[in-house]
Amino acid sequence: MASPTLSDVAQAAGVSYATADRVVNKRGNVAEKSIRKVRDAMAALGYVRNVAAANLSRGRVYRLAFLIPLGPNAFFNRIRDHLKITAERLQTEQIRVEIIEVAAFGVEDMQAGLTALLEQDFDGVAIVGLKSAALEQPLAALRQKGVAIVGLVSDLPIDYRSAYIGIDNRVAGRTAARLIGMAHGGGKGLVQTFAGALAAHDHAERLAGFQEVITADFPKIALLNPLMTKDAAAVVQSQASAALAQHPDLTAVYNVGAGNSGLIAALTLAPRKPFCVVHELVPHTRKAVEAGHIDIVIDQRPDVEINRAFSVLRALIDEQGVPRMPELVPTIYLRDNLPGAPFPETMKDKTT
Amino acid sequence: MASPTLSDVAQAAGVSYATADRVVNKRGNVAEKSIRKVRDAMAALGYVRNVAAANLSRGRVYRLAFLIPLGPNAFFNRIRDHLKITAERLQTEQIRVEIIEVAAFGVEDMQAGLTALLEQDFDGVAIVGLKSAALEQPLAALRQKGVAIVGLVSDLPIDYRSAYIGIDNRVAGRTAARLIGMAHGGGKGLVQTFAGALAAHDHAERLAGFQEVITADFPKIALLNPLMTKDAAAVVQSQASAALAQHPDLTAVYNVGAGNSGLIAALTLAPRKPFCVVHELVPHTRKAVEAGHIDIVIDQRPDVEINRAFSVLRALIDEQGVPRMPELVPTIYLRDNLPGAPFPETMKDKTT
DNA sequence: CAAAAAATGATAGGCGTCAATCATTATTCT
DNA sequence: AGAATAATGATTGACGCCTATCATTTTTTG
Repeated sequence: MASPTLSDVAQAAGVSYATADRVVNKRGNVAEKSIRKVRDAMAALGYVRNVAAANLSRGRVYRLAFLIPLGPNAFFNRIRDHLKITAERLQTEQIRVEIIEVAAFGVEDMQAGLTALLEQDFDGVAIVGLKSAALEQPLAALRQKGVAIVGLVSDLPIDYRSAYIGIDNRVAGRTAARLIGMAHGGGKGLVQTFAGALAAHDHAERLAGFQEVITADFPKIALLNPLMTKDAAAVVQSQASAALAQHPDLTAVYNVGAGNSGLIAALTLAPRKPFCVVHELVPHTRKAVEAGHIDIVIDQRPDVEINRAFSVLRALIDEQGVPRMPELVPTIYLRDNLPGAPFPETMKDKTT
Repeated sequence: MASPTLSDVAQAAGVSYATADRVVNKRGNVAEKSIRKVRDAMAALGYVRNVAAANLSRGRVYRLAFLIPLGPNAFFNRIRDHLKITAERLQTEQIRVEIIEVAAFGVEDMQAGLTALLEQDFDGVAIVGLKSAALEQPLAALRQKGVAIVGLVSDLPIDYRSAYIGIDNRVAGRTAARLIGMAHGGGKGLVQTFAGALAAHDHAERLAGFQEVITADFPKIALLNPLMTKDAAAVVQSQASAALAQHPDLTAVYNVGAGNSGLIAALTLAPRKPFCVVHELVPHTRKAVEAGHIDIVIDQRPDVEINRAFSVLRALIDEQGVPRMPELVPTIYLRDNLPGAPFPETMKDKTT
């Protein structure tokens, strides 16, 4: 009943342990015939290699690095928190995690960070929310060295990473559009969108997806030109206030980027409240949902992403191929399914 | 730089390996003073036990059983599929999974299934979607034996399980209500709900949550009495058709239970299409979303639940306590964020 | 057919931990 | 103090696999 070991396989195949070992570890110098015998025996016995034993034997430790933009951004804080908790838990499995913080928008810093990675020998690297052509050089070098690379939250050039773990931002934008459209109940509408900058791929994609759906499926809803905010709360606030004042018939707002505290502030002051959709559940957006200023938060589930990053990195390092896992879907939060607080008080004032 | 071993700890603490071992494995017969010395040394060196080595040494294999209702139910099929895939992958980590199918609504079968578990010695059991007072006896016996028990998808009596992995159905119902409410854009409405049977806790909870939110926050929306369907598609279809005919002003329908193919059929035939919310993304509901017959699917993410079941069971068996993980949230699908193929191809396949 | 090359066998030490044994040393009790 | 008890030390053989070495056999080649 005990699991068969490699010795069992060797015996069943009628070869020595050494030969069986040569086969499973691809050491070469084995006759085709023997390879077949061993393979057959493995199949017959249902042999599965005991990775624990293997890793123990070869003294493997998984050395992983997470590159995360530095700064007070609430979303990245969330990532960092989850990362720390998970890393802690994975210590027992010989996984060592280093969190490397990189100045958010300085290309040189990123390059420096990546280059530094080359020195230390990591087995895998997850790169969070950094995208720049300037990264290609060091990424290529890392890859060359056999380091597993995954893009987290925002994708990397496809040639330089083995996997992307994050949501499809076009889908996220479309989702926002569908919800906003629905909330108009077939009526007319006017929507103001906000983005950090169109240079940011994810923002551009969200906006594109958003516009696609609105134009295609909700002809009665008009779109104002997106306002660029640099993801700065102050900018968002002033622009949002201006937009609210200028368009008394505004029915909805959608911010694809950050700086939501500004948006919330503007909405709090506004006499009417348009339907409001934003991204990422962080303390202040959460509060705003509870208060009724924000109707919907579309979230990436960084916790899920982090978990997945670990399993993918590990699989890549073990050369097992990326496990098949269902797609990551932008999660929709509204006041009733916020995690943590089961039952919010119901809204007294009715809106939309 | 290498991780400290227990020998290192012993040395640093100035005791023998044997004593250090007595401390970490709680074998007793150790002086307080020594315990302290060892603990301090562990902290100082940052010792973490190498579980791989430990499990190897004690020849541990995790023997897990999943009890799943038998039958052609699309949702349970989904669970089963994910389970198989995951189990396959976890073989390398000495996790052996047995899927035990139990006749869905036969209490005796369930009991028999559980009692059978007692004979074989499993380390952990996950019980999916079965709830009955008749289970208490065998559950208690299992627990007594030290088997870790988790409820999956639908909860077990709290005294007989160590964890529940599933969504909060009241939250799910509230979520549905909020979405339906939103979709009325502040206008009037009339909603028909469907449930399998109120005896099913999850159905009752969903309905309750749903009614809570509608009555509290959407006073212009009227609720018809829920129709009981026994989760049978044929019943759903006839009732839905009747309701649609009888209430020309019906604006929305919400089915908390199964039998959605009947609902879809009825909607397809209907001249007007009310806003439609159902549960669980399975092939036919998915198709209906794409076709525009269903507007929203609220899903449990069985894949996520399965994954979590494994980590929780493992943690329980290792006596590490249940890791803190973010709550499971009912996921909202609409036509724009439907996941691609349920099981995307592997991105890179290298057989070992 | 002998020599070279390729394949195979046999075996051993180590990875970190567990579990056990036996001998030795401290501590407590009468 | 001496005996009984508790605590500690020292050591060993698994567990399954990796890695390496060296001897032996088989196959290929000229």
